[in-house]
Amino acid sequence: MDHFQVQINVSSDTYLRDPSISDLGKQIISASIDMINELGFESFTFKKLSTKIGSPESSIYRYFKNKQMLLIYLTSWYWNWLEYKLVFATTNIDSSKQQLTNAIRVLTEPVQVDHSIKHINEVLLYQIVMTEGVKTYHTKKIDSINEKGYFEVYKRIVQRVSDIVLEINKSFEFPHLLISSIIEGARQQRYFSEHLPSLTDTGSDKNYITKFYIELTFKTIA
Amino acid sequence: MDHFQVQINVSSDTYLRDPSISDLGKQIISASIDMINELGFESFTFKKLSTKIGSPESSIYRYFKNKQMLLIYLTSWYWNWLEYKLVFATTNIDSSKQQLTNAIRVLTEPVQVDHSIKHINEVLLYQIVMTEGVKTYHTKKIDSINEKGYFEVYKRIVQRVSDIVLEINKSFEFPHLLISSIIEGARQQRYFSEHLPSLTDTGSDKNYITKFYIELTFKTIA
DNA sequence: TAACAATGATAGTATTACTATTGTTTATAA
DNA sequence: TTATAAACAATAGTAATACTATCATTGTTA
Repeated sequence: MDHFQVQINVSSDTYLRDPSISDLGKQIISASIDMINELGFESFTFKKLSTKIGSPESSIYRYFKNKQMLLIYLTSWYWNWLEYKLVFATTNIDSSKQQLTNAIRVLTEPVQVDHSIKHINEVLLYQIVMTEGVKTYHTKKIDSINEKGYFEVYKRIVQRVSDIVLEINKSFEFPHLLISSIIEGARQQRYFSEHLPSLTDTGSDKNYITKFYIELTFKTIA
Repeated sequence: MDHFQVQINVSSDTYLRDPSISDLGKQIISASIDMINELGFESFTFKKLSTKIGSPESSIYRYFKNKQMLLIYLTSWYWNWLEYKLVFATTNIDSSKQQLTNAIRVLTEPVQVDHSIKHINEVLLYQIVMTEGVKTYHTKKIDSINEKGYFEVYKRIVQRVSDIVLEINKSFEFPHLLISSIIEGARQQRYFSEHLPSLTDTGSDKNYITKFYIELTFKTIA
């Protein structure tokens, strides 16, 4: 990643008022990232957030319908940002295999450096996606949420990498399954390594999760 | 599975009073399985449950500290039951490879037949584990919950199958990662196939998820 | 027959997740 | 420069949630 500023566009369906173009909006995003990390999504409330930023609760409700939508906004921002990184990591590369290797790196390596894009701390945002991300789709409202298109970016990422897989092996039957299970598996294994280490194989290699998924992928699609 | 009755023992740390040995307890379990399926875990409340079973809310609180603990009880029951199925499917089988194949089948195939073990509808319980299961460990309290040993059965299942993997290839580096990602991946892909089909590869084979994971496993550990 | 455990009946509290109203500031457009 | 609308602040209020507490009743066991 380079030093030029990237504009991340989150679908306008996720918010009532665009938080990225006002001071209050940016404060809401910035403070909510901090607070969700501190408190966890369940204990995080708009009331607490309003106290922290010194604005009334009702003002936050002008930006987001509720905290679920705020979480969808944050994760959408992350997927948009990741798609950008993905495109960046795979363009101008001749070999499909190298493209796929780079793609899996982007999808599985943790975010550890903050590029200071405006008001968003990417390291903390990654933590939220890892810890709370599944809550965007593990809800009874999944089908209506999906109809509204909130997961389009995510789907596009899966499609994009699936296409690379098919370039390598055009008769491979399960590219989407493989790629979505890598994305989900990687963040889950990172969560396990922090909280339930006996469910994974932390140890030897610092970056063992990425290594595992690259090996698995090439053996599986061979 | 055969027709004899199996006793599933859930750790007594998950409840305040054992729900399996009283009428009220069984009603709580049975009705909560129905209601969590109907409403989703977030909208499910002890108040609603108490109305449904015609007992006061306070009586439910005598069995479970809160609804999170009830969910942990239910999922623990499921993992205990699955461990039983796993042992059943892998004993008296000479070939390690066949053992592993059978194990992956147990871990990845959906529960579609109710064996009517007492007051528990296993088909609906499987739906809960698939849809709401991650919420047992995606919480800010994960570390203290884990210390209390609520995930021991799950860990034992992962360990058990990891051991089979190591019998086949004793130098394989990531058996726990592989097995936990199969368990989690399979239920997630089933959820995707119901709600976010473009993230998976539904189509051809009815049992494509099991097929995928069996192939992936043997190629990966080869 | 005493006493003990389980349940029922009822009440109450702080917090959550909003909605509504009205008044004030601030940026822009006529 | 003024009007005017958009954004925000201030405040209030409500139904539901997640509990906790108390006391009465019933059924079982010593």
